[in-house]
Amino acid sequence: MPDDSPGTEDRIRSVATELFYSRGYHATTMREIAAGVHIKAGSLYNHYSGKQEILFRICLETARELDDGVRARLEGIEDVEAQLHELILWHVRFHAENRFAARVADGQLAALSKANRVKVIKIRDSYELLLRDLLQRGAKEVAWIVDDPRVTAIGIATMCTEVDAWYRDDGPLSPAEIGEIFASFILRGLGRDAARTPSGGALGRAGKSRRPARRAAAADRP
Amino acid sequence: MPDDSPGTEDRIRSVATELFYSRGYHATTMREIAAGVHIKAGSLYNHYSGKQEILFRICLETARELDDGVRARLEGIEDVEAQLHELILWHVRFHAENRFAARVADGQLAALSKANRVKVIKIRDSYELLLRDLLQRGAKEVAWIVDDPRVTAIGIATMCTEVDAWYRDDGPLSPAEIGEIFASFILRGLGRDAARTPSGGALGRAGKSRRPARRAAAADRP
DNA sequence: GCAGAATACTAACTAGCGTTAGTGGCACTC
DNA sequence: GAGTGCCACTAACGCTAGTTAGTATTCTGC
Repeated sequence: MPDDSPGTEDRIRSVATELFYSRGYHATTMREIAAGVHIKAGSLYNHYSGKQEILFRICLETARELDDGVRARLEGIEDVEAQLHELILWHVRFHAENRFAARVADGQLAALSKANRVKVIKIRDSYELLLRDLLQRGAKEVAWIVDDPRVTAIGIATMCTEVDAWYRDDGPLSPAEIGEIFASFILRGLGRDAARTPSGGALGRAGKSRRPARRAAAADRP
Repeated sequence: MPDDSPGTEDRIRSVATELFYSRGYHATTMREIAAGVHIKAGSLYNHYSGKQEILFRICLETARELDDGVRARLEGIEDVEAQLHELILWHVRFHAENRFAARVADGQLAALSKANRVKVIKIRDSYELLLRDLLQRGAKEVAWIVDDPRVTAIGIATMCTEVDAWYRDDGPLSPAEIGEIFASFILRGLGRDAARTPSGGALGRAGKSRRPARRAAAADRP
């Protein structure tokens, strides 16, 4: 009979993700992680070989999820502009909805052992290459203005990635709305006048918040 | 007679900056910093009250330098488009030329004590506000398309900030060239067709590298 | 040339870290 | 109901961290 309450292993990862996010890897202790799961530090070693493995699994699986997700989503879409639009929406949504894990996977890379780090970076690089290729295809097929594919790709990815630093569930904008704002901005930046894309339905200017606007400035780090 | 070789205090900060950049604050030890300055750990305390103060001074002074720099540069420029262009160039140049300090000041904020952190964040927030105001002025005066001033401001700043993560002195593009690429892209994103700005002289599409192109992908974290 | 400030050194302290060993209970299988 | 993993516990180990105290040396101003 399948157990539907999350297992200890998953709970450890979830607690560790939030702690790594807010304190950083080195500032987080095994005893703190254990306390969050209501077990003692020694018991963690029944599930993970050590602290490093916890971080590694978080980084690896987050990178994989992002990469797999985009490939699945782009499949079947032909139009290059629709593809970029879909990539941006997915990228923003992923980083908003998994902000803790996404930020750990990016910001704590330096804490990984060298061997572990290269495995994660390999996935991330392949993702960036996909975006770069998309830009180059667009430049050829529909005359996007791409001064430097590498720089432009990094700029676009960065802008969408950093959503994980400031997005809040209770903020005024949904992940989809933020995605549309960025997609319009980026497509115009590539030389397309219309904010609309050929793929989606009623997009246009992203509609004003369905949810009440709150929270003005506020420091975005804990 | 003024001593023109850098004092121990400055050398400590410089060494610490690079170590905090590559290892992170918590993973860097006082003994490592001391070794980089060719003194012993205890001697650091003749110059700083502790590890925390070293980080704080790096963060504070870097934030101040960025903020002061932009205000000085915008002074005297009237045209809003020329102002944004100047801001982007300065922002990119600063983050390229001070990549270690800039990245520490951003990525290691969480390692600051709460009291120290708010002081740094206050400066950073005022900088972001300046950019947001600029966007709102542009929307009013020259009809920039700004769906959401806050989101757009963060997106733009992020894109230019992350230059500190991948810029290399020996890379194919100079800070000014990268700045021009981003400025063109961003101004188009705001609805301006021309890549040129009214301020500068011969800008247009950023000229292709004066320096030999090298280094393709390469992992961008040590 | 001398006072004293600045700054380097050595040595040690305390605290807390990641990790391991050994033990015992609980829920299964035959 | 004996055997077998699974998993949490306690207790401790070895290590290294940031920091401090006390001392020696060098530099500076008079």
